[in-house]
Amino acid sequence: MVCHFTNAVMPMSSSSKGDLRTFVRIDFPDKERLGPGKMQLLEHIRATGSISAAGRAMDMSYRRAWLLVSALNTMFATQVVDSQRGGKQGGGAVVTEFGEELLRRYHAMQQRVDTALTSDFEWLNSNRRHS
Amino acid sequence: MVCHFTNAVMPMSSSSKGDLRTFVRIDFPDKERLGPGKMQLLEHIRATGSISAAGRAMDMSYRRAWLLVSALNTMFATQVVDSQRGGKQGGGAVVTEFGEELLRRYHAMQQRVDTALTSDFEWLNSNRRHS
DNA sequence: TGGCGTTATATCCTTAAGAATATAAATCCA
DNA sequence: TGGATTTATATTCTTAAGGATATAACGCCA
Repeated sequence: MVCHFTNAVMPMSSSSKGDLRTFVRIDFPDKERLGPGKMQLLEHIRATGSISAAGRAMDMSYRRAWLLVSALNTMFATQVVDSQRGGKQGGGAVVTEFGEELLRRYHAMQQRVDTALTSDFEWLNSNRRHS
Repeated sequence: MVCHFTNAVMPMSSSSKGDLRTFVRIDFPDKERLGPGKMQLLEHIRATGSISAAGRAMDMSYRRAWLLVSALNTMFATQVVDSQRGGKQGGGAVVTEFGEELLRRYHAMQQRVDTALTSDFEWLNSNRRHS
């Protein structure tokens, strides 16, 4: 499994120190990854009740959004997003309770990394070639 | 800046918990990244005194190895690898003192992440679809 | 001087990721 | 019944990353 902690300018919940922002990315042993993209998409799905609307909100093709959701659903033993087609609005998608827990976990990991690596990020930032 | 903590089967110094191994990857605001690939290459350069030998040891094309070293040298204010061509062995490369400190920092970050995210990795591992 | 091994590049090719597009399929509602 | 909207999926195209290859440049040494 692989886990990335990203520190960049991104419109995601993250704590900043100086001009740095951090977020988490995790890669599983095979090739599947779990990062801010899928988590943000998950939040948009929760907000809109639709994969396509969430994709549009992130300026992402529906195909890609659907692939991300599909990956999420296949990489965990429990369903992360439930979707249905047809019906009044043509269909929709909801984040499962497991998906909600995954989001909470993800944010908690973010917090833990922020605090654990504060000094490292400061060192990296002060030693990196700015601009 | 982006930081990845990767947990996968890889021949790198990393602590394992269960069948998981973690390592760190960092992405800077632009597009430059710092992860196990460059760090491992750095260790091979230290061991062999040569970019090409380090690349061969990692089964990596010289072009790629050189690009990674070039990226390392341009993303930090201080040189990470010093190289020279010509001479007895045809040339060579050495990891600078800053490069050594970078390696130490990287390993320290690995340690910190390992301890900070133990419970999260356990949760992810127990909830992921195995196989 | 010429050979050797390495750094330093450029050029071309292959491949994988994602965008664009198209089309079923489902289900409600007018 | 047909339209509207979304899920689900296939197909084609574009683009970016890396591999393969070639070639200078460099400086020791035989």
